[in-house]
Amino acid sequence: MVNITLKELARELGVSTTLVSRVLNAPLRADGTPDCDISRDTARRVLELVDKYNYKPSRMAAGLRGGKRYMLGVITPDIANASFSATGRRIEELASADGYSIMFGSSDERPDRQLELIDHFIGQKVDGIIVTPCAGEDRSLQKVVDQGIPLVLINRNIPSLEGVGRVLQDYAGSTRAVVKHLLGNGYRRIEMISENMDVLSLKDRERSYCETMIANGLEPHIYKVESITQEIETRQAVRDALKKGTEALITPRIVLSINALLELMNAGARIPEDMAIVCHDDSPAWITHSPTITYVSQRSDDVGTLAYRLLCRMMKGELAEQIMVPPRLVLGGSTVKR
Amino acid sequence: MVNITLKELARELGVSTTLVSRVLNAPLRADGTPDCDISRDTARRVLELVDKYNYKPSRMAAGLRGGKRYMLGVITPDIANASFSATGRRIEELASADGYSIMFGSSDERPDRQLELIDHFIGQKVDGIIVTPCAGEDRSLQKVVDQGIPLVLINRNIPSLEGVGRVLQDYAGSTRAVVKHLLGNGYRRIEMISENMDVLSLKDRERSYCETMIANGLEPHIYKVESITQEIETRQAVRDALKKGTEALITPRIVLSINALLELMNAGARIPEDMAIVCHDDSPAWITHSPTITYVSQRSDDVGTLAYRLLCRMMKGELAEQIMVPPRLVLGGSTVKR
DNA sequence: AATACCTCCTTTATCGTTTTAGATTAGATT
DNA sequence: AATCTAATCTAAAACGATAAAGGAGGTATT
Repeated sequence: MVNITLKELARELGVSTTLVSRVLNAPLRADGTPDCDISRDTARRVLELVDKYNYKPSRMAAGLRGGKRYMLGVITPDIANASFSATGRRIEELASADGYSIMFGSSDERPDRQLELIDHFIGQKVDGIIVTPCAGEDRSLQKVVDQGIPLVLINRNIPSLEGVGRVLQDYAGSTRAVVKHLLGNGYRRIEMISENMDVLSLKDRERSYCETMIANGLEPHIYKVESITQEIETRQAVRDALKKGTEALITPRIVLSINALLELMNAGARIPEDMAIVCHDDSPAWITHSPTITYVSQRSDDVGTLAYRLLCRMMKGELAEQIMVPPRLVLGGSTVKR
Repeated sequence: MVNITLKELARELGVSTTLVSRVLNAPLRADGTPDCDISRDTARRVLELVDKYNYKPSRMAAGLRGGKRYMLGVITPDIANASFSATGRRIEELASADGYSIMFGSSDERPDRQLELIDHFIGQKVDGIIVTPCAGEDRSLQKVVDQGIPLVLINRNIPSLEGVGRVLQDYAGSTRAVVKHLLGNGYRRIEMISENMDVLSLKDRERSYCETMIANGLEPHIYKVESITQEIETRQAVRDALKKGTEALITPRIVLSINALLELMNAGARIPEDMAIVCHDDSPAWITHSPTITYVSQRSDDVGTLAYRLLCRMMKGELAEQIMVPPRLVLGGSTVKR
């Protein structure tokens, strides 16, 4: 009932374990036979028995000895967040097809959790790691690089790290597109509600918003809310904006988007007549909301595909690359032409 | 830079590896010192050095020798689904605090994927498995039980399996509550749109709907849509229901809920005047939708907590239990009093 | 004085692989 | 006949931990 081992296979065949191992790990020739200095006949007998017993090598033992572990580590801030889970799902799907198992972890944006997870992963000798890093914890990632484990960063860049792959969203470009879209539809008094977080994606969006406004002769204004009191402050900001006659709001994080929407509903404001709004990140809510919401899609599954493929190349020894993914602006009824 | 090993620790201390291993694996006495036949003084020196080098035992090596693996396997049909990811997140959170790593996998409702994942998990010698099983694949789960690996089923029961833990939603009870809620609010012509799937939760909901309707002297009617053509058929069913003068729809799966809502919007139907609707499963869309949607919450994170705690007890050798979780009916504007 | 019995520690084997460094055999070459 | 070469195959060590069994040294018992 318990899985058969290499040793038992070898004994049944009357050969050494070395031979069996060689056959199984050899690269394949054009005709599908393993390319090692073992006779085709013996190799065939080995493969037949492997098949008969459905033998699966113990990845644990192989890993111990220094071989491939067939295991990847994936860290997201929160796997329960739709965007991260879509990315994770895609990575798992592709990796699984290649025989990898996936260890998942959520950092919850906490440096200590990220450190802990990375330590677990290194301890398990994973073959590669894909991580959406949280702010303020570069040391563990540096350790990953130092140990020669291929590492791909998703969405958030850490410029100081060398030799890591990156799959980054062009946040500045997408915010520029958002502002231009609003301008083109006749909106002028455009404000942003952002969060006081040390995360580059957010900084990029804020910077790009300000630059584009200024370049068009308009004055930017950002409400900065604190993470802890985010809900109350966001609602306060929305009320302020309504009172001031602001025409459009940009909410560059999904929690901000949802709370802003809730407060708009609560205040009885009509969208987009009293206030236009552009939300960020994907949510089933955007297309069922009335009116539908204009939003910036994260293309989360594409990001997963690109990150996995990049990691694969790096695990084969290729150099790390940086891939920029253009986000997609999905137009909805929350920002119609004025 | 690379992690220190037991052997190196032992050499530096001038003792055998066995001694160090014993100190580390011994149960603690009341005063916090390890309870093994090793002098307190030596034990203290060991622990000091362990601390100094931040030594972490290789779970892989320990696992190979037969020890605890500190690794759990979690399978959901789709980690990108909000309900499953909330459960998974909670499991990971709790497990991580106890020092476990988590291997995640999505079965995509495909028996072959589930089998593959289970095989991977067994190959990795996980200490326990939590799974929301897909239909028609009991063999691999039986194998888990046979190998003595503690197993907890979530949400979907497989009555034939013995010795497994279960955390189940009381689907029949929740559907009864839904129907009674609708009846209490004056609705009579209540229909269900369900999917032709061999999954007990769905069957329970269907059965309970029929029973409760009949018990109240009303005639039940279920539109059964095929999974493949679900979207088209659901929309068709909604149009039919509108034409027939149906008063309320129950959509017992989230995809059905979303497509039904989309078709109601598309047909210009007012909710709840032209059609009341009760959706299933949690979604941020329900509370931002206008009107807000009455739905049955899965209590996904509670399920995660309960499943993990049960698994822990089973890993300590306690007997498997079956836990019923009552779902929660969250009232919204989509089913107001008539 | 011989024996039993603690207390504290070590030797050795083992888990299931991979890898290094040969070993064996047969045929070809000198 | 001795040496070389190529083709196949193997023995043994290693990875990092754990467990079974046993040994050294001292104290207590007969």
